[in-house]
Amino acid sequence: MPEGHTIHRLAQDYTAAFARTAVRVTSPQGKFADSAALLDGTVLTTADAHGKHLFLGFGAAGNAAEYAAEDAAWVHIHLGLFGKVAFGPAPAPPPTDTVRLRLANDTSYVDLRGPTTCALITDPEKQAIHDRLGPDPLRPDADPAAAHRRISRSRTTIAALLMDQKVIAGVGNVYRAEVLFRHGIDPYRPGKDLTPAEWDTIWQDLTALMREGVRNNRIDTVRPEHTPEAMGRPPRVDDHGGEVYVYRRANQPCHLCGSPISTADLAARNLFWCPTCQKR
DNA sequence: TCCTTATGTACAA
DNA sequence: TGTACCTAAGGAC
Repeated sequence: MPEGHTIHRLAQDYTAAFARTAVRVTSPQGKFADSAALLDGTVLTTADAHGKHLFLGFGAAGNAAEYAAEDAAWVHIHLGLFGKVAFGPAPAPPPTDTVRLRLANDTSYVDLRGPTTCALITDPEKQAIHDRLGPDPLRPDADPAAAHRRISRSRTTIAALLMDQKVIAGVGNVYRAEVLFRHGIDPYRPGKDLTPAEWDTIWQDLTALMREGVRNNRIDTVRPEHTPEAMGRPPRVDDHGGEVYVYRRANQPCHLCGSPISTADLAARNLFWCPTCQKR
């Protein structure tokens, strides 16, 4: 599930369920057990997201104090490809042995499984992560011009640049494929051949799409005139959920022109595009 | 029950 | 460029 919209949604959900409460923190799987013991019983103060990175802030109360000179100990979470988070109401059921991190209070619990990163970090360490990430369309302070400066100087394909978290944070394989389709841009076009106007449009569109993604907790990218109802076509049958133009639609007809959707391997990820609608 | 796949990243060579 | 890592679901048998 994890592109940026998922992580921002998780930040909201962790906040709603746990902020300003003392939290029982455990690591049934064991890999985070020492840190969990330090945090156990402290107050979750805030949750923050930048791109695909999630940060849970714990206050200066209790055992975490030694990590909290500036008031915060942070749990840095990155879901990677397989990580999953599951919320539920109290009382929490017995955890399975894959739960890396469980938070629980009187009303809720949440389990984290399979993350690529789950680590206790300091405020300066958190700052260093922000510093190496590009602008995130879902953060109010994001500067799209910073991303364009890198793109406009690069011969790398726009498909690769959109996945580079140093260039733009939070875009993953689905949003990449879909935003390029929506603007008729061939994924192999070099970054430097993108016009400023095209970049501006892509950024605005990503902001809107990803905000909707946070709201609905899924990725939908088809315009109203291309929904299954509007076109009289069957809805998508896929574990993935949302309606899309090209992602995982290899060899199926393009919703706009009917051409079979193309697919290719690019840097060990699947790329999807319409060879007719998207231009170099 | 086994095999493949996945919305990701980091590190080695 | 290749490989390692982490988990669960779906499909093939």
